[in-house]
Amino acid sequence: MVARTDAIFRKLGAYTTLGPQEAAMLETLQGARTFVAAGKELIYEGQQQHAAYILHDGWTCAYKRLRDGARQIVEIEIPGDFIGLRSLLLRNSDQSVVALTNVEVSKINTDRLWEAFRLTPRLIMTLLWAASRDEAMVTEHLVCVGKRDAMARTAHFLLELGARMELIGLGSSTTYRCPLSQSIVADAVGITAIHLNRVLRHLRESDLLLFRDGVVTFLDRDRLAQLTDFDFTYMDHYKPG
Amino acid sequence: MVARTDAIFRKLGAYTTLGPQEAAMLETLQGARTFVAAGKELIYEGQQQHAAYILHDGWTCAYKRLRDGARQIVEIEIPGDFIGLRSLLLRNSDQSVVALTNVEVSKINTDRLWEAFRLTPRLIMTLLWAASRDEAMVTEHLVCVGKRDAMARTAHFLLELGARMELIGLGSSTTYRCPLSQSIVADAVGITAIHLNRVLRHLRESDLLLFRDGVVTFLDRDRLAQLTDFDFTYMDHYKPG
DNA sequence: CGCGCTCTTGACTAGGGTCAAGTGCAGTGG
DNA sequence: CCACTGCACTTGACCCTAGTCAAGAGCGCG
Repeated sequence: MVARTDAIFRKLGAYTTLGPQEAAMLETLQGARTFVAAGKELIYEGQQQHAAYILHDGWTCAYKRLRDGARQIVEIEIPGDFIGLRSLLLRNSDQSVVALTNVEVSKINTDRLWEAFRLTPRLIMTLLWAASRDEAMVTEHLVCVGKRDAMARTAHFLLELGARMELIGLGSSTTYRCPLSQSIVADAVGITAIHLNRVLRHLRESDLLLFRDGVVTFLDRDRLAQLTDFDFTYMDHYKPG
Repeated sequence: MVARTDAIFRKLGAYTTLGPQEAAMLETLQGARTFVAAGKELIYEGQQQHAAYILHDGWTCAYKRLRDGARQIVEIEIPGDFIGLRSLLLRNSDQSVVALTNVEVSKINTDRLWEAFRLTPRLIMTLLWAASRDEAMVTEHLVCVGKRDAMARTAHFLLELGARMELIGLGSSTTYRCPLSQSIVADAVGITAIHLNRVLRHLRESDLLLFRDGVVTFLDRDRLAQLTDFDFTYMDHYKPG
């Protein structure tokens, strides 16, 4: 039995409080926890009969690669997030997923998913909500890349990660641990690593945020949110009144 | 009763063939068909208790607006597509949807959706597949905007639309009707309308494609696909062997 | 010790944004 | 019939953001 302080429970708890039966089913849906080393691929683009996982510890990212070798990171996964859930029904996975740190995951038992539809529909609805929320983040990511400049994108990206880390109890409103290299962040926000470096310097010199030694520190989160037009709505963190 | 040549049936037919019971359920899930004039909003960002629709005729687009007024179009919907399905479970819609032409839609009866889970699970799975496929397109869209230059984005965008139009029987491999203005396409691919115009001229002068008078014509689709690294895989059109 | 990786900075370049002007309709109203 | 308006599209000139190329610093590792 896993403690209820587990990231996945914290995350789903932002939507609704799960009853003991639903919590038990969520456990039943998962296979044994396994460890994957940093750099290993969990899912690769084009893979057939791919699986979905729940990430319990560590960071992963979903990305697509172009023929010329360029890589666009679509999404960063942190503890409590699903991996590959979105494309479970597609015949070939449309993206790859790689472990960015050593991670701990559990495979989702998709056969029991249909059983869970009958027995604990509210749990399934919560899972669908979580999937929708992840989609909303991809959409916001698209807007970011399509319409904002490098600085706004970068700040927005780090603000969003911070809000997510705070939600699962791994960060505060001013700081969180972030094991991403600059080139990873650059591939996520769609600029070159070199330019990202210049942007980070600018943010630092403007006393807005620090990103050093694997730690992000917000020096003025309000001004950052203002600057980047950041809006927490799409993250849908707030329980219904 | 609606003919099986309806766009939604054609679209879902790319995944599986629906039985008569499932087809009937799909009809039951929909409310009466209604007409909406071009320019009207079907869903607006922040809206609560928003609905989902099936688009039967005409074009719509989903977009987000920034504070400075800039607009990023996330997705174009053509007949057979769902509108607002993705964010149905979110408390506030994360995006707006507007009719680009006069359209015909039917509202999805979400109450019956849960009933359908029990009675026709295969239909629900097909709907979830369609939603996943739409997600895959948003993801590909993100990659496009993040990593490709203006010409590749534009060509890719028009190729994708062409493939979708062909799927629902509204286009051939060389041409389709496209009621989008240049500024709409520009907002979708994340460049200015002025620059899009230059790109279209370039594509025309290179004998690659024409976009005039509401019609897209591919002059050399293979070279276009080559040029833009276009890959049909993510559209998942092919029935399992 | 050399190798590889991440990070950093500078100099130069180019893709695409901005500003401005003009064309060619379709619709409206005199 | 013709002015007037508004919108979509077109083109040119200029500029700025971000990419490219190049070089070097710091650090962990075999």
